[in-house]
Amino acid sequence: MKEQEKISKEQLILEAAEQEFFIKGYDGARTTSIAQRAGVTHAMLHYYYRTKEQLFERIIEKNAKTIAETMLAAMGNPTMPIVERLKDGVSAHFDLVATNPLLPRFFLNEIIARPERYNLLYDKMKSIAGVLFASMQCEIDAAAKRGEMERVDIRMLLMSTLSLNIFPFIIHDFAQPVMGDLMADREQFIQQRKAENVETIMRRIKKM
Amino acid sequence: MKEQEKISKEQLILEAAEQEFFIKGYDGARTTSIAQRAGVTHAMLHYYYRTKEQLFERIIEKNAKTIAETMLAAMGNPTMPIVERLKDGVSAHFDLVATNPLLPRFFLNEIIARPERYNLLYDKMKSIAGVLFASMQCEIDAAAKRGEMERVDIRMLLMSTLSLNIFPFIIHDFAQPVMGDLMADREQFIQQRKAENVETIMRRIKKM
DNA sequence: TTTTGCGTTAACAAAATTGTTAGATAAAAT
DNA sequence: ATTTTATCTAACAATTTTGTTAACGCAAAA
Repeated sequence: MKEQEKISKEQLILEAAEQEFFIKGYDGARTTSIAQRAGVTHAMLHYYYRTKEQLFERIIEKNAKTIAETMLAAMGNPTMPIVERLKDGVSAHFDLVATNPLLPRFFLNEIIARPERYNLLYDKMKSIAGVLFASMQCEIDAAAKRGEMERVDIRMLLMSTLSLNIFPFIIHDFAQPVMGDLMADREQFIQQRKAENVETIMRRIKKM
Repeated sequence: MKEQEKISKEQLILEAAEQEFFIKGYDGARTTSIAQRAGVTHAMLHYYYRTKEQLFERIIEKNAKTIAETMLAAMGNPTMPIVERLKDGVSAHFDLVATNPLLPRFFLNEIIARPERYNLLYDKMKSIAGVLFASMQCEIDAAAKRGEMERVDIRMLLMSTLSLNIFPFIIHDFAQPVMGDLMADREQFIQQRKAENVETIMRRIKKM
């Protein structure tokens, strides 16, 4: 009967840690503050996770897959024709970011502050990206030749996609009070923003 | 004759602090590390600036004007016709960001971690933005009615502009090794990216 | 019932980080 | 030359943050 509470306490710390780390980063997070947030003494945190460092690792592990999936999503569904594939990429990437709105800023900050820590994930990305970029560029060039779309550099286009999809979530809290009613209803804003980004990218590749 | 060195030492600390704060943020920065970077003992840092907090304030003060100017720049030159004005806004904003590539991420992180600290700058922004948004929207609607451009929400368009202009600099170091030769020559990349962003926004508002 | 082991707490210890001070040194002023 | 002032250093002190431990309770197993 204590089994449920036990799981719950360990879990509570993990969830509190994620909140704290996502908002304040590794350096800004305080183990006591995490414990407080979770409603336990800070000795408990050390009991379950030993060190701040190890607790942090758990949070990274828990989110590494999401990070990788999100980036991949931006490349769209490879079975679709390239124009639809790009559109699908913007849309799918946006959805994943919207589901994990704090993750990109957190991850980018950590990787900038301590790049050496993420060599694993990083090297994998490089090799995957190289291949994917090449094949997508090839398809783009072919489609452009057929007059189906503008010829663009896939890397520039993906950079635009990531920018448009991620940045609004980074500035969300900052922008909200400035934007009048635009962001008052979160769900509605997210929906509008997604449409805006798809439209922006589609227009960018439209043959003119 | 020591006069030059004196200025230089105090100055060295300030510059080292800016580097450290910009990369690691307030919490990640270490006063000893700043001192080391500046080539002085950390007692010197306290001698000149008393506390880490006060040193940080100096960095904020030094950059507050740039932050405000950059945001304003995105709204373009008010004397121009709206379509050109928007184009000018993208371009001018990009240039300012490119000149201070670390500033946006730093500032956004700080304002997210400690929003209460920036109420002054923030309230000012809100009141200015409200007026500017309204007048620009008005011009856009008029131009749209004349068939000169697509009707768009100025707030969405500005959000896109900021996203496209700022985010590439946030991911710069992360993206560079992934992007093949695209970012090898920094100056060239910046120039290309600027053109890309202008093109993207111009296509977004083009009447179709 | 005793034992075993996990969960818990409070108090403590260690480490990391920031901040201070007394006095040395050099420069400037009188 | 002497006083005064600013700069600087090394050693130390304070504070903050992280991590440990000893003892206790309690539930389940033996």
